[in-house]
Amino acid sequence: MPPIKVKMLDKDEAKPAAETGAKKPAKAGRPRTRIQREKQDVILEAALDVFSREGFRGATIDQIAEAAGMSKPNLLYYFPRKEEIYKRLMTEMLDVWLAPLRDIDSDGDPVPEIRSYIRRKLEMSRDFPRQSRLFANEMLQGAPRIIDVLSTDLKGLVDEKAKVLESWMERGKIRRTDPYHLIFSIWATTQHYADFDVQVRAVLGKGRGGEGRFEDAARFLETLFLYGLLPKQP
Amino acid sequence: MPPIKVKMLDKDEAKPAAETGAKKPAKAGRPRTRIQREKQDVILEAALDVFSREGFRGATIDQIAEAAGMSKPNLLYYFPRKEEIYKRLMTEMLDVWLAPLRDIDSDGDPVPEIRSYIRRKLEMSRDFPRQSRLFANEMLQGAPRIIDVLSTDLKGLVDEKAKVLESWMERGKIRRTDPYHLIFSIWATTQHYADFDVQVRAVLGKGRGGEGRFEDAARFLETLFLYGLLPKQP
DNA sequence: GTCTATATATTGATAGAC
DNA sequence: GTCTATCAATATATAGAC
Repeated sequence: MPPIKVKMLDKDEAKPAAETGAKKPAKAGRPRTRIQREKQDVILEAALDVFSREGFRGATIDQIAEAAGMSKPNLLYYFPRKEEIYKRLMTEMLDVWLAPLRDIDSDGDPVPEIRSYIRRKLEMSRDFPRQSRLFANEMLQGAPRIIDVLSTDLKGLVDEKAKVLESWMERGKIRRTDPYHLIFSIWATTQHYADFDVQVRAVLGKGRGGEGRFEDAARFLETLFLYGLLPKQP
Repeated sequence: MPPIKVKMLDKDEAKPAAETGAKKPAKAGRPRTRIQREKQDVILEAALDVFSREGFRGATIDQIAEAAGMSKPNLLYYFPRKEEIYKRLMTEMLDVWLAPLRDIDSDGDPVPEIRSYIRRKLEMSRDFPRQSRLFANEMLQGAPRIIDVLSTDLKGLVDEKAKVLESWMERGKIRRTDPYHLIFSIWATTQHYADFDVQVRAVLGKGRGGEGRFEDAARFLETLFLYGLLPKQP
């Protein structure tokens, strides 16, 4: 199970770095000094805020610069193009986002493996909701910037894990069902708590909309995926 | 079970319509002649395309006008403001979107009721994916334009249906679990096939990504919600 | 590295001829 | 009702002083 490296295509990546004069440090997208990396991190942090809320077109450099506490030209010194910031965020997000799926162990016990996958995904919705929304925003737009990654790297990873699930089904460890839609349903239910957070809070209200909602969700999802809705027959 | 009227607030709505000269027919947002309504429908159809993909800020009147096959000033003759188009779409969408939940019958048989709710929601994702994405886009932005509707009308409706589910649990018809998170999980799993359509297609590939995916999803979700993943014990 | 100033394009919206 | 022309505001991005 090699850790599939997910990385967005960059046209400038192909030619050797030495070729360009590279006055601007951010040109190659890789920071050279500590201070440069720190500044870039501040920008990326601010950009995540704005992009995850407004999408690529809806976000403006002004908003990002304001959130990062610097002027617009200053921001553009570190990332010469709006698209560069977005691409960096997408690449880093994809890498982190798929880690739980990669970590499903075909040699592990099926039920604990699935249970812990659900839990990890839910924790990511709790701890990194903006990354989830960034991804969701890209999806809603038709994934113009990562469609290639989806149909190659992601598809490959899901195919592999679907096979693992199927082997568990054949051995009678879990019910025989569609492994792809099983994965979709885990994605959907867990990411819902990040992407539709406002709605979840609004519906649960003051009482149950607090931080406890994630524990409630974890308990519910565990029960749903393991036992379904039918009561134990007497 | 009164059909809760979901309607977005409009500041201009309060004062009597007769007060204004109302040169522009679209000013009040209500078409007066057949031809006006048809033009507005063309615009709304085009706007749904653009808004559902780009979100409110990301969408431009230019794009909508182009998709509607008319000039920008001409479009603005029917809807004097970008926001008016968006609000109309949101109001109409919310009304349709919540119909399946409203229709859950407390006097019906629990299992068929839930099963048919899942099916109807999935069919809506299949037949009206853009409405789903429009809603999702608004959620990702923090629902700035419908947060009030969510915490009043929607919360009220969900509270009511949660009680229905709980009464079924108490009578032993379905497993005792959290009714709110049950509803969330049905929303999440069904809407996923509209909102993340690109991803679903990319992962399933040419073979299984065709129209049959909705039937596969329906079968899977039915099994998941009814029986869960654990195999029948021998 | 950071700033002010600005070039250039696009945006939402209006004016006014027809 | 529809068009061309256009305005004011905002957008991405650059120039050049410091």
